[in-house]
Amino acid sequence: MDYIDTLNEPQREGVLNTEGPCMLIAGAGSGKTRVLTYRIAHLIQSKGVDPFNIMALTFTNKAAREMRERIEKVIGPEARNLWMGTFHSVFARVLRAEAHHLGYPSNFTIYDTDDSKSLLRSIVKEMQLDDNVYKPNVLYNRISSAKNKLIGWQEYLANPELMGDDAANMRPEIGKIYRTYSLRCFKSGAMDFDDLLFNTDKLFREHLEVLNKYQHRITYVLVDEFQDTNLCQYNIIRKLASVRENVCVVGDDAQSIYAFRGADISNILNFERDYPDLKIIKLEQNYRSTQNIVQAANSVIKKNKAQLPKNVWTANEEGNLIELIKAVSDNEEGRLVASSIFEEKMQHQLKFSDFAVLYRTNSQSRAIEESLRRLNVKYKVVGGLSFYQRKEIKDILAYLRYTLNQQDEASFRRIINLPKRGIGDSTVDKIVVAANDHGTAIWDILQNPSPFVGGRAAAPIEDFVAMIKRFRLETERKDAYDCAFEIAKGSGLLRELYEDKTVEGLSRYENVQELLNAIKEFVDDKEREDKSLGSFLQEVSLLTSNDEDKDKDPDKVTLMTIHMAKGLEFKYVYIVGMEEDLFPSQMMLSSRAELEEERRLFYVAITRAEKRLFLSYAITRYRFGRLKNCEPSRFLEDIDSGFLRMSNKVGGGYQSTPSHSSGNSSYAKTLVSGIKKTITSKPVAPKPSAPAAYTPPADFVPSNTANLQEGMKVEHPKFGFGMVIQLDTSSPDRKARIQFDNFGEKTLLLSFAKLKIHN
DNA sequence: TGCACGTAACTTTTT
DNA sequence: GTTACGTGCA
Repeated sequence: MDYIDTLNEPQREGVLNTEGPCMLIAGAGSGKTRVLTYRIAHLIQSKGVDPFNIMALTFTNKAAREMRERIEKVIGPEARNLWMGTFHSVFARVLRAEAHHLGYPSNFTIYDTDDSKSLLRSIVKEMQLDDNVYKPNVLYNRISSAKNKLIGWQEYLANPELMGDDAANMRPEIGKIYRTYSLRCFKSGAMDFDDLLFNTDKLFREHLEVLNKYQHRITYVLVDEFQDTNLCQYNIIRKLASVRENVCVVGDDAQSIYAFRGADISNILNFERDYPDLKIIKLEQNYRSTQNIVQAANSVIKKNKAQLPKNVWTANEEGNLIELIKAVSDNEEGRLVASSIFEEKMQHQLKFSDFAVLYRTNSQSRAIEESLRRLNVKYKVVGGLSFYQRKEIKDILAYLRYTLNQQDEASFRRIINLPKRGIGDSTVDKIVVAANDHGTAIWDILQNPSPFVGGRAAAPIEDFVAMIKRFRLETERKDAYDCAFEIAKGSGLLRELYEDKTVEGLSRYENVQELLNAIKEFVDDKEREDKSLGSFLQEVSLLTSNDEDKDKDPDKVTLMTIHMAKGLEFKYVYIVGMEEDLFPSQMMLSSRAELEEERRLFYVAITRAEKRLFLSYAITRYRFGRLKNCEPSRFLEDIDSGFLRMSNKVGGGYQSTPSHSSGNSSYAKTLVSGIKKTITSKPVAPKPSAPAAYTPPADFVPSNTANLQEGMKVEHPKFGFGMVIQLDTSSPDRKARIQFDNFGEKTLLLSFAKLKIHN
């Protein structure tokens, strides 16, 4: 029971107060994951609750995995039996078991966003609507938010307000598209991400005996990141917990950043209303950050009107002031951030993994990446295109999915002519139209296509059908790996990729091999009972880009969006792109609520930092392919200026001209209020404690390095003097290992490094 | 039907 | 700076 002693008073209460409804309002860095894990451990160890009876819901696979690992450390392998996972994965499992109640096959396909959007695209085409007006993105979001609010297509069509909105927006057909989309998904035996929740709610609503079963099986419900739940999720939680009412939710309204996809903070307020006996516990002590960071964050969030009162504080050291870096361009911003990371790492003997660069949009990563590469700083970009979203992977997966479920229209469209077998768009359209006209399945048309398609396509269709039937036989006999291998080979996809000897072709082939390895790993997992292809696909559909973190080298700077950073912490954090229209995003300025969400996003970003926080902005930036002038973000003025100072890193390429200054915070104050007016604000001198960085002479002119030889003396604008100890000219990227007098040994790319040769 | 090329449109966040 | 789509030709 020793772990209880390590907790503060409210934390302990959060762990021990297990019975009845309970809400933990957990400030940033207040140790909520600790409370959740100990609470579960306590339930099992001290209260004797069977892990099978506990359901713990998170929003990301990563959070679920981490929590499971932490619980396992406390209570051992029994933790494996917990119902722990994301909302989507846990209820996908439930639906898989209960699908027949809803008329779905138990091996239903899960459509990802791309699948959904392409289905929507073809529906719009069939309905002969203008695809410039009915864009897949718009439709997807509209339908998604309806489902999140438990509005099915029937309710949508019957809702005068929604229909009126659509009419006013010149998109009166959305309701009908929603209907067609839902019916087509159903016919395809497919659910999109939102359906996993929407249909769970439907299942519990329409089949009380099923609900009852789960209500009695699950005696304790825990929900992480409660502020991110939408109405649909909230309903599911309530229904599950309505018998025992042992429901514990943990959240922080100040960190609600997913309203755009249906998260509803009012769930926090409704929770109090729905459970009058609710026990509310506030975790307000921050263990993560310095006083300066905590207070700066508080000063920002204070500007929001909508929030629950709380007082986040810390007993940690005061720490450094937050530094503001100003750059003339996005590229220079990258350079300044990269060189700052480099220098801080050197000066304080940190690891690359102590640093994170956070941005509002993924597209901002490129400039940062370039600069980090030039300084040989190792980094990883989190997010972006996931492995499972690559074309070659989706192609194989579509084959696997179609083999299991011939009703799946999205997969059908993807593979029917892949590799090319002479079944073109016109034939596919004819088949789909025929199926819809006759109310039959596409698969049925394929078995007997002659009345509907041209004679030329008949033979390849027959081959296709035979091939799929062959694959289907495999799935009945073999495990996921053997099936997948046979299908990859039998479809011709593997051969086609193998024959492509271009660089991209090679990497695509390797990716497919990697997919097959992943399936092999899945099959070889001893803990796993269900090794079928269907079970693999189910799991894979719910993976995202940040679930692939099997990086061999963990010591890297992390680059990611602020959204992805929620729940993480780093010693040093750089928030880049602090500019109007970028952060806050121009798309979020139409209402106060949206602006407040952006501000909460800023709050989340600030509170990721443990020791030091840097904010940067650029005066010009390439956006939409053209150079744009930028203004500093209004959020900079939200920070109490006493916590802020101008960095000594200044723009203008590499030459820095440190000038005299007072270096106190009143100066910072003038700086901040003057940010908007002045283009050239004076930098504050570096802290006396910091060793002075090498300052190159103003007339630094790099030499041509074509004739660089080992043993030569060189000067670098950042690292000063050094000697070339090794040259690598084996690849087009010529590199030199240089022993610098004051900065140690570096390997520099000659095409980037500015070196002056001294003879 | 398939391929190659040019053009346009788009970049908020994610299970 | 990217990708997806449309057009025109074989």
